[in-house]
Amino acid sequence: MAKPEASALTDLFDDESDGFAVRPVLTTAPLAGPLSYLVPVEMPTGALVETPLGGRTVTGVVWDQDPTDKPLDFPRSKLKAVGQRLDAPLLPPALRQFIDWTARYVLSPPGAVLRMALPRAALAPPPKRTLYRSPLTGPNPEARMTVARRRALAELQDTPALPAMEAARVANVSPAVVKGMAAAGLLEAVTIIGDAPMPVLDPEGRKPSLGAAQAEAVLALEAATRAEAFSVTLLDGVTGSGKTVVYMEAIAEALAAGCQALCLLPEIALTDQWLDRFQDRFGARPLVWHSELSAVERRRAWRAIGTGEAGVVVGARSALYLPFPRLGLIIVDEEHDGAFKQEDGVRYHARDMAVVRGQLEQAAVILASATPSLETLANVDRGRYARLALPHRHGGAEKPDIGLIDLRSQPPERGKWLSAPLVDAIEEALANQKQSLLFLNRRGYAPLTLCRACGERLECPHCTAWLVEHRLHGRLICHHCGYSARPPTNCPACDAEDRFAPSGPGVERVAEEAMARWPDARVEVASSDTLAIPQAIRDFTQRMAAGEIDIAIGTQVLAKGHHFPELTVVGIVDGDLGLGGGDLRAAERTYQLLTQAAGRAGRAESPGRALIQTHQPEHPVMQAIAASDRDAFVAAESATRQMAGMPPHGRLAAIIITGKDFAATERTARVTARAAPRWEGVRVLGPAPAPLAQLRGRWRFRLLVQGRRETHMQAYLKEWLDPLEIKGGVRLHVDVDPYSFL
DNA sequence: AGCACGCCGACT
DNA sequence: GTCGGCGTGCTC
Repeated sequence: MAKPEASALTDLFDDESDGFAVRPVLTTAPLAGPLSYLVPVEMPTGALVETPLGGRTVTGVVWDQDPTDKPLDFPRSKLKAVGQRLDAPLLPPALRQFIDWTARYVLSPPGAVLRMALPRAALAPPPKRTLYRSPLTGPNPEARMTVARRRALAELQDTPALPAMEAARVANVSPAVVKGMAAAGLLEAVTIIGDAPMPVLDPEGRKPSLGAAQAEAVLALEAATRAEAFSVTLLDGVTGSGKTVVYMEAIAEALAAGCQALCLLPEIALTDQWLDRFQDRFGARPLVWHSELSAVERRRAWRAIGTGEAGVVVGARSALYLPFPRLGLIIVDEEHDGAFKQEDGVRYHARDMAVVRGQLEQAAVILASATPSLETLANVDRGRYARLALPHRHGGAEKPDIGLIDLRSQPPERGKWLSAPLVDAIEEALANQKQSLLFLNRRGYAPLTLCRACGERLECPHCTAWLVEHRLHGRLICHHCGYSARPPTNCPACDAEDRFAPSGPGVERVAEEAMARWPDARVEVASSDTLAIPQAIRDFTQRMAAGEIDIAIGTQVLAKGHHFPELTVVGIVDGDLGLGGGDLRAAERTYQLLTQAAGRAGRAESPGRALIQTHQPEHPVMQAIAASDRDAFVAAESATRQMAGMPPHGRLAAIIITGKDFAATERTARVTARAAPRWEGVRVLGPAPAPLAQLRGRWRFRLLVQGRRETHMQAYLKEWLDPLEIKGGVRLHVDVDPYSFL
């Protein structure tokens, strides 16, 4: 769109006689808000446009006029005109509101939130695809004929043009045959520009058989979905009670009503079994959205969602910002999972923001978990969320029997990590040809390496963190910044040669112990190091399900979601990990993780046993887990939080101040703290050096703001931080509702 | 986020 | 003598 002639320009704000109106345009630059541009009058709100900004061109969206905005304080003639409109669906109004809402809540620039919602690849030019069909003029009579070719010709006679893979499947030949036939003139290759079509989902599909509690929950969720009004329902079901089956019926209901449905999962790498079940139910796979998609897949997905062609999307937290034009249902599975909190850039919690989007879309929201967060349970108590319980395991499988092993009275041998009762249980499982799973949330061989001569501990040069030995890679690795180095032979402090000793267990070390103790058993390690790609997770899961592994030793990648019928012993190597320490949610996380890990055992006919090694068997968290008494745990933990004024009974915000220069960073942190406004019911703690005092070479100080539940935390933070001038290479970040305290 | 403008180290 | 490091400031 060309800028109007200078002579036609006017400084009257409302004049549109030149065909342009003054409109706010939100760009992907992280500015405080939208900027004013000249926009052709016929261009609708929500249109994507090339937008000139400071000598370059960025993507912008024609934004909604905020009635509280003051009129422009500089002349209309100085405004730039937007450029070309982009070939893309309009950004729907509810998404625009949602972007503004998120920005106000997490105190990020709206442009930064828009950038999450507009992945670059979504706007890339459409891909070229080659399709194959039988030639309109008939096959080349000169071409050499084979059995496969003849069959392919017959099968593809009346099909529309298909991609090579599809055509090969239909004709029951390899894709190479299809391409060879095209080269020989037996098939015609057509080049198409555009995105591949979406598979069609069938809401009727194969309906599941349901137990009584499931059937009741399905009815309630179907009604909530059909209402096409905002509602939040906690689907509260023990591990193995069939939550997925239940909420998939709500998805069917949304589809039948002509609405789109979104399901958020905490870790997209673990969706394989989920996708199989979905395909089983609906006859095709849903659209998957996560960070590993290729540019072409991303573009296709984004557009199919924006046009409404995609009915169901399953994805990681970022899927929440996709441009659904008629979203009727949002599901957050494993809603308690910390992976829903984004910890850098725009720091939002996808579960909380899902509820907000549901409200803006007038959609039903389902939060599913076997161990719901205290936040969600508090909302149930306050009557804001409905609750549906699935109290029993589906198919009659027994609950695992959970036992605590007191490491004080039954310690493992020196240099070993498995106590006698756990060893006995595994031996029994081996004798009965059953499987065991040892769970330890520590990657690598040993979390700490120290020098026996001088006591020096090997530390990351960029972070305040130990280097973790990984024998698999033969390296020392920092789990915070990724720094990696060959293990030195000499101590960097005292130069003693070969005096290093590994300290503490990681999964590799426990595997070493298991292999030494049971040389005939098939032992395998499952961590993000050995299962880096989805294919590896799939392989591992299949080998485990097929009984090709006797003892699996894994980190939290193993804690959730999987169904291993022959697994009868789950051992928690260090049940105390995460308890204690200054982390608000440590007890809750430990409870959730241990409950989930213990829940892996005995899902089928074979009853399971979970054994938790701990130094504090009397700790209320341990007692609650052993008794499978969630209510007791929640009551105790909630009371503790209430006393301390902590979430969900109070509000928190963290302010993180970082810089390369220690003194300048510390000074900024102190000055910032001193500027804190005094508000009734608000406390500011700090500044304190962050537990990770140095990360990626930057020093870190933290302030913690604690308010009452009714405190308007955003207003407080704006009053405090807006007037501050931060300089000297120091940066300040705000984290509203922080999850990590590092 | 980019990109430009502006002052201090190693090189065609 | 310059090329370039990233600190700081600005974008309708």
